[in-house]
Amino acid sequence: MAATIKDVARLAGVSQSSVSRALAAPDQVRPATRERVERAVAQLGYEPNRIARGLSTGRTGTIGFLVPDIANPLFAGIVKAAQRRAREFGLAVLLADSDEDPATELDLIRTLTKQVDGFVLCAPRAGDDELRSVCGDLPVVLLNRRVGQLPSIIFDNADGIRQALAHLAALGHRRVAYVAGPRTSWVNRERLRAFRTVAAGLGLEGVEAGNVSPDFEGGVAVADLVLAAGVTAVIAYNDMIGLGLASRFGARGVTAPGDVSIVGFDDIPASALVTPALTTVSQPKDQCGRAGIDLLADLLNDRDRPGGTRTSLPARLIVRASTGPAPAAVR
Amino acid sequence: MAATIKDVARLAGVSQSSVSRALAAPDQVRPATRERVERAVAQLGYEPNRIARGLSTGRTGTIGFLVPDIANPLFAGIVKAAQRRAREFGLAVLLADSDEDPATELDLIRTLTKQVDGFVLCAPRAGDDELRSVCGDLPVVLLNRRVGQLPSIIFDNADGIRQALAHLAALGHRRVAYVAGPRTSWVNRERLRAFRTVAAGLGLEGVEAGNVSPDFEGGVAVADLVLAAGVTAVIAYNDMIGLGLASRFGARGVTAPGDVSIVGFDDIPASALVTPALTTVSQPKDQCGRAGIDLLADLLNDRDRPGGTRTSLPARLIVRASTGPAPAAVR
DNA sequence: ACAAGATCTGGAACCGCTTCCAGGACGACG
DNA sequence: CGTCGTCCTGGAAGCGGTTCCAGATCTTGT
Repeated sequence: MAATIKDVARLAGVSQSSVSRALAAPDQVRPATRERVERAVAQLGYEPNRIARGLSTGRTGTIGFLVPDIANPLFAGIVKAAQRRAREFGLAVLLADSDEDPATELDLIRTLTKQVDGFVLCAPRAGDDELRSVCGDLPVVLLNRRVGQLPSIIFDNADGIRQALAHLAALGHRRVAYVAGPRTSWVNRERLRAFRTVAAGLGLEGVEAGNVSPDFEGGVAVADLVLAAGVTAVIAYNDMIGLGLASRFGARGVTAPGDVSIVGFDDIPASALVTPALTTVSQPKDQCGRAGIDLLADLLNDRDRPGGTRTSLPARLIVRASTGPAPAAVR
Repeated sequence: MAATIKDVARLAGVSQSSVSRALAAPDQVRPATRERVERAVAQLGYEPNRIARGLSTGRTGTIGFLVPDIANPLFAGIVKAAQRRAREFGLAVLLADSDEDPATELDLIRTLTKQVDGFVLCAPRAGDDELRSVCGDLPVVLLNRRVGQLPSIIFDNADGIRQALAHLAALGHRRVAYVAGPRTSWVNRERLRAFRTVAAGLGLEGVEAGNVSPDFEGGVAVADLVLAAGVTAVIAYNDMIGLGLASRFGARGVTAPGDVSIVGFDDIPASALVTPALTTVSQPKDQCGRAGIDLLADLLNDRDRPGGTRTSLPARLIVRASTGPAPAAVR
């Protein structure tokens, strides 16, 4: 049986309250008292019961972390960084995987909401209003998504698209496709929007395909359509779609980058390993995970943030082998 | 402010205890009472406070789930399945990522131990005794690891190795290397042991290399050594190492499967996408995650398991393009 | 040396729920 | 009709902390 605060109090010969104070606010007790308590604590190996503490303080020391798919390397990376940072704050991380389903997501949030101090919602799929209402007045930070003025950390999608399109334009491509991911994805909508404006600004013809599921099969499924659209380059919502495209293209004798250039998003490990290696827009997932926790921690201690509560992280185009000059015939 | 059990009691005109009973043991209250309670609950949108409940019952409804690296697709897959299953049991999952470090792992377990009902330790890196002692008398299930008689779910590593070696032997390979992963990995030791006995049984010459870190770089780093050993085939501790090997081999003009055959473990997504696609031993991660939660749930309700508490899941060799006949010269 | 103020301490209430215990209502049985 | 057993119910005592409040102790200034 673990030692309780009572045991410590008895052993130290002080009251429960003094023990509590000695631990929580050491400068409010006399040094002598503090020492006796510390000795007793050490002797008993006492550690406060977080549940009990939670009951009286209303704080659990736990945060909820929601992702659409933990098996997606992007989210896994973000979670990893976040979890490490959370540990530094003494926060435990309750993981929730929504399987890309908005309903599951809402449900998950609702059931977890009473056992956490706050939420980090990574790329939530639910609608703005639902999201706003479901988390009540719990501190929430959004990752990879922006909803009104809620605290959020996003990657600079528009700039990612801009870099990709500029790269393709410089290679002589004039007609470029964007293969859209899940309709419920805010990121997808952002990229699509950026695609439209930037393509127009660069004088490129923009073609849109999708929406497909954000995986290899999604890319395979939409590849023929993309080809039929007569583009010389395609930007995929994410790497897995890009890889799927490349695969189906290859099967039809269309090779990258000779016949068509492909750009992905996320820089998942596989992208660097395949042939041709996929050109992709990389996003600093570590930074994102860390920053998410930092922001939430500030919110929990209702500290104000000098820098404001909505951050944008830089994306960076990684040029690899899947992009090259536009075919001469079309040029 | 959320409704408490008192509010419900007042509205229903019964005592707190009756409300509690009506919810937890409906057959112990008169139907009439139950109904009044139910109505009040519905009207107030009451949901019991899990923290408070935890304090009096000593159960939190939360389990700890520890992995060495959530960014590893194998573990991510296991976690995903586990988390889904846990949800069906109404259990929340506290995620802990040890970064492959035994000390971190122990630390993580220790700090989480007081806020969870039980643990699922996936491929823990710590030593047997530490592991046994650190989780005290908390229910624990081990995944991908066996320690004494502790409840565990493992993949059949020996059979995986057997399938791989049999496959290679059938292709005419006589001298085969095993590239070992982390020394702290129990799985690695299992595979190594199986490698030795099975190779001997098949009349193959077994060469051992490693230990390397279980990633691409690890494979790259050890590739030259493997080549120098004059083998015609190599089994890697996992796919990432296998991929690293293939890459460095390629850079030296040694191609798979022409010059050397490569077999990996885990069947990560990248393995199917690279060229040549990696032959690998696939393990049912979904089943593993589910089974882990099922087992822990049984333990939590101290139900006895008819099937015993140590399960082994079948591995399956997926033959792809990285393995082929041994080079004629050597044959 | 004494009053006023600052500092420290212990007692007790409380967080929201579970559960033990004792007593009331009720039916059955002799 | 009294008694006993069963079934329900409410009261109250925890679970292990935090925190308010009042009183005790210690400074400090004069």
